[in-house]
Amino acid sequence: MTATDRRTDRRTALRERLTDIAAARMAADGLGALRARDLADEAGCALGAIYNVFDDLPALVLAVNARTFARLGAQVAAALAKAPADPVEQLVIMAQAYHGFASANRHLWRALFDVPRPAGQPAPDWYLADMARLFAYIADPLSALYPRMPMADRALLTRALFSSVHGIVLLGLDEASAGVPAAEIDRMIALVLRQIASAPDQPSVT
Amino acid sequence: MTATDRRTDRRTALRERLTDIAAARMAADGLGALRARDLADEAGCALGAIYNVFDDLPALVLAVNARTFARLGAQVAAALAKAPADPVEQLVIMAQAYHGFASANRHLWRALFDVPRPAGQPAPDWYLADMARLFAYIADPLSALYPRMPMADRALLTRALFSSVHGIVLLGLDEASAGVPAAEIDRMIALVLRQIASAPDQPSVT
DNA sequence: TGTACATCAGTGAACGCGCGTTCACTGATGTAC
DNA sequence: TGTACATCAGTGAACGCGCGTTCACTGATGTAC
Repeated sequence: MTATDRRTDRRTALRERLTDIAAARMAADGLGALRARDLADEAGCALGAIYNVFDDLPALVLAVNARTFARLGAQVAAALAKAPADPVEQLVIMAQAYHGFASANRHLWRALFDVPRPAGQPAPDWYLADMARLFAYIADPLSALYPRMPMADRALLTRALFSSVHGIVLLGLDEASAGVPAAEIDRMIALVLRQIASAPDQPSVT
Repeated sequence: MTATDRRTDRRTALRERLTDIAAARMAADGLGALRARDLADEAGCALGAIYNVFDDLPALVLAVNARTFARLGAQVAAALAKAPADPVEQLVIMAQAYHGFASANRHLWRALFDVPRPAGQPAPDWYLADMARLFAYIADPLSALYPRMPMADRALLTRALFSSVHGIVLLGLDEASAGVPAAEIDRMIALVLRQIASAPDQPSVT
């Protein structure tokens, strides 16, 4: 290890530490509760130090989101690993894992979809890639179910399923509408997925 | 008309005018672009006048949202009026009307779900009532489809359908994910609804 | 190993801005008689 | 109809607060020789 490496190590450590703290804060009180001064205080560094390792706060939030994506992906993958071979049940179990993650990490999960972008700017590439990776989990069982479906149609179906589950979880967890018991959310998920995915024949997309 | 009435008329007129202006601003630039000073300027009144007719800005936003709900409901109802008798097609057409409204009024539509609440407070009653009215549009065709389904199950199915459509529209219109062509969103909606709602037998909810 | 110099992490006070809300005041519009 | 008084819409300067980001400066940590 060269001397320069030690420098970048320190940088990396600070990045890491700030990301930890920001994640904890966001998890507890939501994206809107993130303050540069709080972070510096808790990290035991100067306010300006944040800007040595991150361009700005939105960049820090993106770092937190990247980590959240990874955890979410791991949780879905873990659920899939324990799932039976039946593709439909795999979809249901993964979707319920998605629900479980969202429920246990409400604020972090919401932050994934509240990316602070300047104005009309598209999300960064890694962001879309992470999203695509989530889609991929769904695409696999669908391929097993409908091997002869055209790729474009399968992509549409994948997206439709993900969006539906996302919507059910989103409105189910929404505090404004008084909230829905977790078990009911899971029932809705299972209902929708079984109906759509276990159609006797491949669903007509046209 | 008494003299006092004239006073309240002026108040009402100002409320109306401010609501118009706020709605226009929100429609153009989103909820976050709303500024008390801009409103006063554009309304040609003093800053403080706003606070004579509204408790605070969130109250004004609620007034805008109430109006948005009414317009959305009207649009869905209009679509339903032109729909064929088939309950499934009614659901599809209403959902596509929902999509059409959301697409044409993105910011106003998003504001419906971004109600600025102090902290963990539930939404006001009229808000939940308006939401319930939307649900009711869905419940009717479902009753026709599954007359013998228990009420609780039908309520769950209603919510599941609404949430699914909502999720498809939400992610479909999301700029971060590059956006999905309107026609594809409509296809996803039709796909999901036809699969779920036109099941050979009533979908098992348990 | 030691010395001179360069780099850059680290500092935190200060900048700059935005913005919701209040409040003492005015004047028009009402009521009472 | 006219006068005295009360009410309240309307005013906008000022309050109060929060907060992201910068920047001139320091000192520790590196490199060069």
